[in-house]
Amino acid sequence: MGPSKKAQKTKERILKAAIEIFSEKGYSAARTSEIAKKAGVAEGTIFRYFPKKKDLLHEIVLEAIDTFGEIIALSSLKKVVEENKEKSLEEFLKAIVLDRVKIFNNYFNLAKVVFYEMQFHEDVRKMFVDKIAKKAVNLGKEIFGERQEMGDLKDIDLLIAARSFMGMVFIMLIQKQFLPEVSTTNDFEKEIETVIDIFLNGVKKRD
Amino acid sequence: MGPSKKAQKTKERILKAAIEIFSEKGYSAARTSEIAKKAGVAEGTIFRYFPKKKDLLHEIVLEAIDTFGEIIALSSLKKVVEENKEKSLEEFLKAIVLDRVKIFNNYFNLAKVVFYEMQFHEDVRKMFVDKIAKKAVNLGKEIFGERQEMGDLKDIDLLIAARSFMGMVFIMLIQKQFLPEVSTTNDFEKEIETVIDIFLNGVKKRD
DNA sequence: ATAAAAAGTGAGTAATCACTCAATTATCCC
DNA sequence: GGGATAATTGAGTGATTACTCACTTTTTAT
Repeated sequence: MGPSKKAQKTKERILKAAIEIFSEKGYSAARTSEIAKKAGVAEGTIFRYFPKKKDLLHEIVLEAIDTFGEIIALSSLKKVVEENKEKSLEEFLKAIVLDRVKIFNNYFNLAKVVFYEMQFHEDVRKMFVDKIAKKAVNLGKEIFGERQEMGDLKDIDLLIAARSFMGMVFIMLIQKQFLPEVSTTNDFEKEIETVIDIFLNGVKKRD
Repeated sequence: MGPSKKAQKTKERILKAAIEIFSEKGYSAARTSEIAKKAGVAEGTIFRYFPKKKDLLHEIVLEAIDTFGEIIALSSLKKVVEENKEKSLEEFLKAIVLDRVKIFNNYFNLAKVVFYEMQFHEDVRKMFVDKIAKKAVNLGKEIFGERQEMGDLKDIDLLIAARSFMGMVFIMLIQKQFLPEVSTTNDFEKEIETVIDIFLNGVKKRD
């Protein structure tokens, strides 16, 4: 007899609370007592499902890598790519970015925990590289490679191009999240359009 | 009578050890016993100089913000800018990036501690924003603004342009540091040239 | 309805850790 | 050299924390 529905719910509540606390103060500073309180269970209950505190982190990271690796990075993105294939490069990229950002926001805390703990746990880093980074790079190459074959793109290193584009978008999100007071505008769509314009056409005046 | 030379040395050894340990496992997971061991002092000695563990972090962050804010971000960069003013935009940016990356590597652990703890300590974040982020943004705007007036750049939002360029370089460094197995090339200079080319001219084929 | 199994509880425990302090050693100044 | 001051030491301490376990409550099966 497997775990009951209620047990499943309890486990999920604990995981959810742990993600929040971990993302708020980091794994090491997070207290199991606080996780229990936020999850609305007794502290002992946590240890019925996760014998060690580390097991909590590991399950969260595994879940996150599954979520990001399979669902987000691949199938749902491919759908967006398929749907927007016929559009101009500008619209194509804008559709992808808007879609990715929407998803990213939903999983922001989860992503924070993974990025953060990756630095300190070699096993987490390795999983991230194998299950996400490499796939993301390949997917980026694939998407841009297709456009390159279509004659839309210059003959440029696709890894660098895809990575650079990700960097531009990533730093925009980071800035908006952590340093909002630096911003000049709040028009997100407009800003994405500018970023895409820089990526596609550069900042240099044509001569 | 101020602190003796020896006392000064001891304090510096403790700070250096703390930066290493903090950057390795994060502030919370770092143990004062381990810092003492690495610094080659007794645990009690740490508390003569830093009554609380937090004081260690605060002094490190203050020092880092001073270092990055004043020395790196401003005077030394201005020198590089001045020296390369007459060159082409390509060479100008390449000189700046190479110079900044060299400095960044020297202070990598320190930067890691600041970036990392910024998430969890509001006071650290605020100092970072006031003393570094805003200055960096203004400097970026200034540098690019000058080139814009010279007619080298399009009429584009300078904050977004400067930030995007930083993002492209930043993600390159991050990838090389944390995900080296993803790389295809090891020719750093060549890669920077590609990044600059993308930033200046874009990836789109001219029609 | 009831017994057995599963889930949940929270006071208690052992281990860990930041921090103290009385004692020791090194440095300074005459 | 010696007395005063400053620096260092590390065993000890109280507080905190992950984790345990004997017990209670809830759920399930018949």
